[in-house]
Amino acid sequence: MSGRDSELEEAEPASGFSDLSDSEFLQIEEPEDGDSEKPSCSHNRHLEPVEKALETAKRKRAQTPLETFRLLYLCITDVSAQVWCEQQMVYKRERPDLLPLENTVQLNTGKSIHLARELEYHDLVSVCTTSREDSWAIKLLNLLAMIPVLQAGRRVREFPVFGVLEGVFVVGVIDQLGYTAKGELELSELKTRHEAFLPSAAQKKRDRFQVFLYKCIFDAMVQGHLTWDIFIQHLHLRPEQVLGPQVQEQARNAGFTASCFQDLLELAFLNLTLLDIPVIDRLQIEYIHQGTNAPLGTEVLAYDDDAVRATVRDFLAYWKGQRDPKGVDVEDAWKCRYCAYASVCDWRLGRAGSPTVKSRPKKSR
DNA sequence: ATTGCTGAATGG
Repeated sequence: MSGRDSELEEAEPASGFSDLSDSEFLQIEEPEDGDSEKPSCSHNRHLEPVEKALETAKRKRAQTPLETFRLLYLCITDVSAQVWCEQQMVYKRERPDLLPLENTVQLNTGKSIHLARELEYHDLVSVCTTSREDSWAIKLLNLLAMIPVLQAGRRVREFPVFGVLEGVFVVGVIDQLGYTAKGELELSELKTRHEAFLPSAAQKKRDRFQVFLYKCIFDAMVQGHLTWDIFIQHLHLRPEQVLGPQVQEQARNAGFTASCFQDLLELAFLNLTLLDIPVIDRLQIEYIHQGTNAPLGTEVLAYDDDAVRATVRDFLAYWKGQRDPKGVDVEDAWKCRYCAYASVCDWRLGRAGSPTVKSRPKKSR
């Protein structure tokens, strides 16, 4: 019977709290009856030894990566980084002290090109925030400000997106959204390159997945799948938290009145769902050269929802502690050449010790 | 939740 599996899958996304996942683990644990100590309490439902067992089970239980890294949410780029090398992505969190400095120049160049493009569309305003709710409110305000611009047929840049993938809250920023001449809603992701040629297949693959995730989450937002309580529950925010004066002022400037966090949440939800914003029809990645701004090529992507969701499921299984992190396959071992963690990498060591080569290529359609 | 909780993305 595999019915129990699907039950778990159904139950999980709804729960944002750790006590629920604790009870889940208790079901998996062997039921221990070590009632040697207090037989007098046997009439009680809450037996002391059971309590003890629960405590030790809690302590012994391996934390999920989300718990160990104290993460309430993931960034889209965290997930797409798993395409390149999941193990490397994990090391970046575990060993930030070993973070490489080699390509910071390229990264910063990319950053400033992106910023320059953003400034062509709107000014940046710095707003003082006094609570966590305030800082999330800013993201919602950005979203609320961009919707009318988009609906007026103009382009927007840095569009915030939120959603839930496999029960995990994810956050991202869409580079650019706009309508094509044919009236299709188009997502355009800009990638700048130090080298004056298109990236390798491996990099393109990662970039594509990033864009696929944006579509997945954006579509769910405009289809009304992201309700306000999801926000509150996953991020542990207080709906009644009064917004800071500067945040309230920004809301007024944008034409909204919101005094508490939930006001903004509801406004965002209503604006997203009631304005007939379409799902994204067209996905493209534009590669340009950092030195000359010369276009290197544009990729138009075909979105395969089933394939994206299958990969998402596999990637998030790591975060939820359902499997160990994976390094690159043998044929991608060249990536280790660029990796700051190559010398300490367990995956590499493990592979050198025991040559357990996977004989199943992923392309088994 | 014991008191608590991160700009995302930048490129190879």
